[in-house]
Amino acid sequence: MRDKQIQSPNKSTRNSQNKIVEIHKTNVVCEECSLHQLCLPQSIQGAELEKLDYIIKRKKPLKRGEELFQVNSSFSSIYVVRSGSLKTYSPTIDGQEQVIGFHLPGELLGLDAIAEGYHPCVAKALETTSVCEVPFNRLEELIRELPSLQHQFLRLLSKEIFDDQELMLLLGKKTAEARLSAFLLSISLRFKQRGFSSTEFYLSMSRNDIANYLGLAVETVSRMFTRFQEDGIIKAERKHIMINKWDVLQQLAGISQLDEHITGNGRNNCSKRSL
Amino acid sequence: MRDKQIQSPNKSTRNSQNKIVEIHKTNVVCEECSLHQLCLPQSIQGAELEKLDYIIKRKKPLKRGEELFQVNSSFSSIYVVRSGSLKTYSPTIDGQEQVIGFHLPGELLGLDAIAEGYHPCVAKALETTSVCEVPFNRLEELIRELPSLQHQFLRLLSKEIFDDQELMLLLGKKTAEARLSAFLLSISLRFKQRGFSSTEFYLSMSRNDIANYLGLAVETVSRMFTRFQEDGIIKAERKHIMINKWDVLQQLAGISQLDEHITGNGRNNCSKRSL
DNA sequence: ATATACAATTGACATTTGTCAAGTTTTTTT
DNA sequence: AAAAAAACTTGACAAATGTCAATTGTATAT
Repeated sequence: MRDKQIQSPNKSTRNSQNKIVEIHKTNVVCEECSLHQLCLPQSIQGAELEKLDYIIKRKKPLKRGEELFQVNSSFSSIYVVRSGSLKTYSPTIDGQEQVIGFHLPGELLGLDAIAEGYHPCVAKALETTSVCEVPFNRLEELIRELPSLQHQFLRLLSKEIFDDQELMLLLGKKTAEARLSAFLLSISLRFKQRGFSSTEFYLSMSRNDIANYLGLAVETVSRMFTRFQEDGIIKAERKHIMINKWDVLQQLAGISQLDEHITGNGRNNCSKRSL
Repeated sequence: MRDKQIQSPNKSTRNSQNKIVEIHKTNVVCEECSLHQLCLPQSIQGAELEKLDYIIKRKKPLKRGEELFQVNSSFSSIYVVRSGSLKTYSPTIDGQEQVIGFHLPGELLGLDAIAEGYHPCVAKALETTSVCEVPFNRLEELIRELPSLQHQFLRLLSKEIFDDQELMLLLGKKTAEARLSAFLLSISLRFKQRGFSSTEFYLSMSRNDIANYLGLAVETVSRMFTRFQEDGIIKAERKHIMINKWDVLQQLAGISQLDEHITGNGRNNCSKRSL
């Protein structure tokens, strides 16, 4: 909703930057933005859309390693990733990190902070990253004015709950093989939803982050990557990933845990390195 | 918000049952109800509270094993547990279950269905259970009218996201020992928040459900229970649980943010069976 | 460009957890 | 009350994953 067409010339005063330049910098158009759902479906248009657009701030891009917000920092805005990516994690007592999630272009950050009023985690850029900032109190006001926006925002929060639960399924059970499969599929789908390639993408997070996130040892993740490649399921050159056998990945992700007792042969018989 | 005092005599017409009887049946008073947060903080009072109270339906109690809603059933209401408990699970391809969560008195169900409009899971009573039903479209209307209710409800959804993330931390990493510890602590805390004992409670779900939920084999869960008892950490007589050494459980649970107050030495050094 | 630090991989081994199987207890049904 | 069915527990073993250690490869800084 930030970088829609020039059709709103009056907004150009908001930033020192030229609107045109902004568009150039934009890697994600509103059409593919998570928050877009806050606007579109009959909901907001014309003057109303401008209202929403008006409250959104632009933050200057973060470099790799820079933090969008720190843990326990007070909550005032939610954020949308415009380009790049971030991870959120909560620091543990012994100085470790516990990775909570990754945030790709078009996705939101900060929804978990509304309740308590402070961020329960750190958000750190995995690469050069730019975000939109949406001041929450102004958003709340706007929601009050625009019933359809209210509906959309509630849906959005619910979606987040739904997605988290799907991940809990993933993390709760599953072998290392299944976890990594599901992780790759998840990333792939998220890229697809934003209009990027679902079969070839750049994994900005380290193997360490992935392992941490999935509750595995780095070595295990590494070995899985190797095995998936040997089996021709994916091609992984460092962080550049190509998915060759989507269906096999799906089987490994979806079925392994659930179909442990399924037909005939033991579970990961065919999962081993047979393919 | 359902069973507050008799101060609203006009509502007695809503149910065939006598209000007095209802109070008798009630195991949870609004003070300890999750949805109570929708009402109280300066928010709703008097006539407004009545409005909220008015839209809430009472469902007749579910017996053990009965379902509150089925998977893919269309979403129209959210529910609050008044007494008893439920589990939510999603059926898997091979007819298995994948337990997603447990719902204790005062807790909500159905928030994950708002986005898509249908329930992504089954809700089944683990024991005799009664719930409040809150029709969502009417709630949305009310939210529109009452800004403070809007704020509260957004907080509530955020809280759910926050809680889910905490669980993801739990499930993502951790040994069986840590998982079960964290699970017990989580249940304990949730009882405490509702005003029940945090050191002695009834686990309405089977070991199987727990194992499924935590991504472990039943046998592993069983062994853990045994070990925790041998170590004097808990006393478990079937489903009746007593927590004797809260601090040890916290240590075993690891260092996720659940246990903010711990001053941790190494993780599961002492976790073995040394205590 | 070279040196350095960091990230990723690989192997050997120990530990944890799952699986299979049997047995016990509790709950439900008849 | 007896019988049957679940639910739970326990043991033995196999498989999966974590840990330790060494190596290679890649990115960063000088």
